[in-house]
Amino acid sequence: MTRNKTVKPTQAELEILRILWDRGPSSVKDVHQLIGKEKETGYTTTLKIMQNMLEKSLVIRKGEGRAHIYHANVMEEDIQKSLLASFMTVAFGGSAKNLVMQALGNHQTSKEEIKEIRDLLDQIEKKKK
Amino acid sequence: MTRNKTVKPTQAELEILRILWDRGPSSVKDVHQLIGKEKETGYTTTLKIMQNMLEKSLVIRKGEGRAHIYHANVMEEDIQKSLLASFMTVAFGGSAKNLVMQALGNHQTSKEEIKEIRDLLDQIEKKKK
DNA sequence: AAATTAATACGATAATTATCGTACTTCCAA
DNA sequence: TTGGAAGTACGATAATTATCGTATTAATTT
Repeated sequence: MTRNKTVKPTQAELEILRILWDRGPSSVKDVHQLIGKEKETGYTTTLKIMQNMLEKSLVIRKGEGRAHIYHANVMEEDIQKSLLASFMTVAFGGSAKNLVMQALGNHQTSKEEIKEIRDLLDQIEKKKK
Repeated sequence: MTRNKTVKPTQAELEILRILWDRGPSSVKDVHQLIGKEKETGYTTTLKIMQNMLEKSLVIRKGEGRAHIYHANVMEEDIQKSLLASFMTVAFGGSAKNLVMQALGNHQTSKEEIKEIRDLLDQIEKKKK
């Protein structure tokens, strides 16, 4: 896993990274089948995007010969961090609070998750003193 | 203010909406000057984008003759809601918790804001019972 | 080994967005 | 009343991304 904060995956690339992050290393075929559940698109389209991602080092691949297996080459947290920063700036004028309120208000969150968030808030406040 | 959930502003359009939301109705000149502080770009570029936005009904404008004054024609909260939903899906695999933790972890939030978030969490939990 | 199958490579095209140059319009000031 | 300044309109081009068709390569089957 390489740290490279400057790379910004596109929408389509992010969909593929999501799959690689969630399921682990996968073939083009696997990825395409999963994407196919959401939208109709050609196999070579998926292939091409993954080749582009290789070019940009968003992924690496293993297995010469038959079929390539692609691995994410960027850390989920790093990408999230960088995407979130710019998203928060442009969509929420930089206000973490507004973003968080929206996120919590409009989507169901379990009791356990709420607890985790509370704990994090505790930690943040403790640091402030 | 029209509600139209299907429209998705582009990055550049969102920057302009941000200005209109924050400062209220503004001329192209005003907008361009503010954008100019961040990045170098031609006046007609800003103008054109705002004309495109008019086409898409993201803004309306008033004042015939001399200079047009542009007004946001979409509600900030509606756009945020729709953008956040897809952002959360693709970047955070749909996990509001992960997004919130990232947002809180990496950006400073004031005591008052933390309190507001706590209150919201209370409300959410109350509803769950 | 030839034929078939499964995959990749790669270039071309489409779609969308951003950028800008130039022509046109409107208003004001001398 | 005319000439310039300040603005808008609009088409062309660049840049980026997504899509796909076709050619090629590699492996498996018979």
